[in-house]
Amino acid sequence: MITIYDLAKKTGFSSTTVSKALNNYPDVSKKTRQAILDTAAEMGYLPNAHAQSLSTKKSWTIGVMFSEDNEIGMKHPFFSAVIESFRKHAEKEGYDLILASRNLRNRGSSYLEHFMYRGVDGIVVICSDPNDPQVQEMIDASIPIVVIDMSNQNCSVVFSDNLSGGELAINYLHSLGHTKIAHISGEPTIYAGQVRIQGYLDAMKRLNLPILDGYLVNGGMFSIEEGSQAMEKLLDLKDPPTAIFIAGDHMAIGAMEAAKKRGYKIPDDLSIIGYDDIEMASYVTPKLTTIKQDTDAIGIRATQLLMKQIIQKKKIITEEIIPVELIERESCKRLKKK
Amino acid sequence: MITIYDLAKKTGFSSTTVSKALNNYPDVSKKTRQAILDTAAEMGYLPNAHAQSLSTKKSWTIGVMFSEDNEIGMKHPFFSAVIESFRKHAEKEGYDLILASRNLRNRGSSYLEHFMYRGVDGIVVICSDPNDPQVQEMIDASIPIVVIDMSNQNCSVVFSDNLSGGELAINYLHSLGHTKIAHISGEPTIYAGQVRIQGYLDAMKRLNLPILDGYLVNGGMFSIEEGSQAMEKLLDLKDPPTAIFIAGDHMAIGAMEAAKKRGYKIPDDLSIIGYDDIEMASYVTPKLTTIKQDTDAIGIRATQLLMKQIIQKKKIITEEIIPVELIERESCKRLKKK
DNA sequence: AACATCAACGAAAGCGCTTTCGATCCAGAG
DNA sequence: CTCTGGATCGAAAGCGCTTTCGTTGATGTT
Repeated sequence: MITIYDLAKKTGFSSTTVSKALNNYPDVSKKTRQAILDTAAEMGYLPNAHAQSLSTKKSWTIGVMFSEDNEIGMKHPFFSAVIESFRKHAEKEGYDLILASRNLRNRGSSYLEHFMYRGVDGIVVICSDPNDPQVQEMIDASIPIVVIDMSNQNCSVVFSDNLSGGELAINYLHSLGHTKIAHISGEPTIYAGQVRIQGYLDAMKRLNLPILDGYLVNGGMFSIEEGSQAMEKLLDLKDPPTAIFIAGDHMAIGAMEAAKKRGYKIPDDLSIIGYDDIEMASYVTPKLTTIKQDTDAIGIRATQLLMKQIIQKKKIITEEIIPVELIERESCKRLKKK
Repeated sequence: MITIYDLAKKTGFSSTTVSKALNNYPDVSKKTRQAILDTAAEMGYLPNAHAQSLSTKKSWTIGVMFSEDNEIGMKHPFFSAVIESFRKHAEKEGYDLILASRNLRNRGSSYLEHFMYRGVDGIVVICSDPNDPQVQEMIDASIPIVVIDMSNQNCSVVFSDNLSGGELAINYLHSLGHTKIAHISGEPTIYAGQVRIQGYLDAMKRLNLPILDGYLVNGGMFSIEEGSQAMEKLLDLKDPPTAIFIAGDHMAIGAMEAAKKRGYKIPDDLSIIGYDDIEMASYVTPKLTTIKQDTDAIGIRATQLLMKQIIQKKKIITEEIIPVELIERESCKRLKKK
């Protein structure tokens, strides 16, 4: 490994001047700067990030934390899409992402501790339980942070407009003539789950639609499997719904499976609208009508918010709500008159 | 930020002893070690990773590089599953992952350079073009590396048994009575694409099956869209196949779409078998029969290989081939006699 | 000729930690 | 009582880089 001292020796300047040349300080002449740059290139010099960070207290890294409960980590298409967008934009600003564990060389430790240890310049946490103490701890710390897909009064957050997403769905279903509309919700302790329920409730009330007994069923952690189970419950009702708003595409797909297995035709017997617009949604049969979350915009906005905090060196508290969009495909149909 | 000097001052020992206590050196008495540990906990001491790395030349990070060509990055279910598995196991060993860009604060640079700059202890590259000079550069360097889903004579690689994957598929199709079997391949310059072609070719030869004109079509970068297009070509043939082995689930799904659009029934008119077993495969209609890659095993094996190299401080050159498995679902059917 | 100004460079301290190599002290050996 | 050896501890150098604060010499001013 070749250092600025090697460059100094070679060029005859001091290490100070070399460092300054490398960092575009104004008090080094064009000529010597060029000479230094040239021999740096020639000798294959590379700065040492650790030394730099140690000296400057800036690491040009940002830590990312995934939700833990649902074991899926980055396998979930929504999360991975958001992170990919975030990565792409953070990269442009010169930051690398570090996926940290809580495992400080086998002394267990918290995420915050781990991130502090790593000296990250900021943190992004994605889709978490709002009362996860780990997340709270990070939010309460003074380090720049942005959390995605969750609300909080004490930090920057960005999430989809879950409320109007629910409305969009319900209004659409209603416009197709449906009145008996059920909701398979996500876990209410998850922020997204809770707000989508609220959206459902609000829209139903505004439309003066009744919410029959058993029409609101908790689908849990958004998995396909749980979607199936929830659908079973709905179908067991004496007066089952004609349309269902489902808080996640995975659950919706599971639900469709279950319905088909029972002999229901979708969308003829049952209209279904999902949430997320994961890739799979376009390829199941029938193609899933859904509320699309703009993962790209979420990632971009999150990056901007984090950058701003890092630059200003102070937390900023704000909520960015990203609009959602109804994607009409094939899983909903006008209710046929009986 | 509190340092070992703070601990030293507080406990009355030297910073040397504090460091030794923290690192379990043998030449510090039980009593003082405990005292130091206690005040460390009490004062909320956290080591500084940068200082440690600078001093020890070990960073406890490993760099990950995704393939670039296909713009999908970590959005691809296969890659993200492998990386998730890798992450989980590397974490147990105390390593964090860093997703690096090539953008050294806006002086563009190579991945290798960036990883050197970051001082990673090892590199994992996943699914790449075998002749990407970036990858070659890393392989040729002396840093521990493991590459996934690609073959190479000069480093540790781990990939699925693509050859017998192809055979598995063809034999299965043949066992169902098919003889006119086509292959929609992945880009042959991608390792996985190329070997699956070979598997197809070998199996067909062994079975003494003819490969009719136009039966081998290049599906490109494994996307749904390209799968559709490839299928179109196949269907345009004067003598179209009755069964198709497709080198990736995404392509297979696209292909099914295209076939359906043309009025073909699957599996009645056309048997289709995919590759990967992505989540979506179980939920399209018909459910896709496919060759499952064991992403978990791949991640584990890759971790082990990398750890071994890091510990031994020398590259090890080896090929780990992970078995694949035929997952029988609904997209293939016995050929009906005419 | 004497002075102020400015451009270009370097000495040195500091970032937080590790590690080598002694130094010290005390128990037990001879 | 002297000597040896082991158990504890610390001084100091070093990891590679940044940054403050001077120093130097040249230029321009009166």
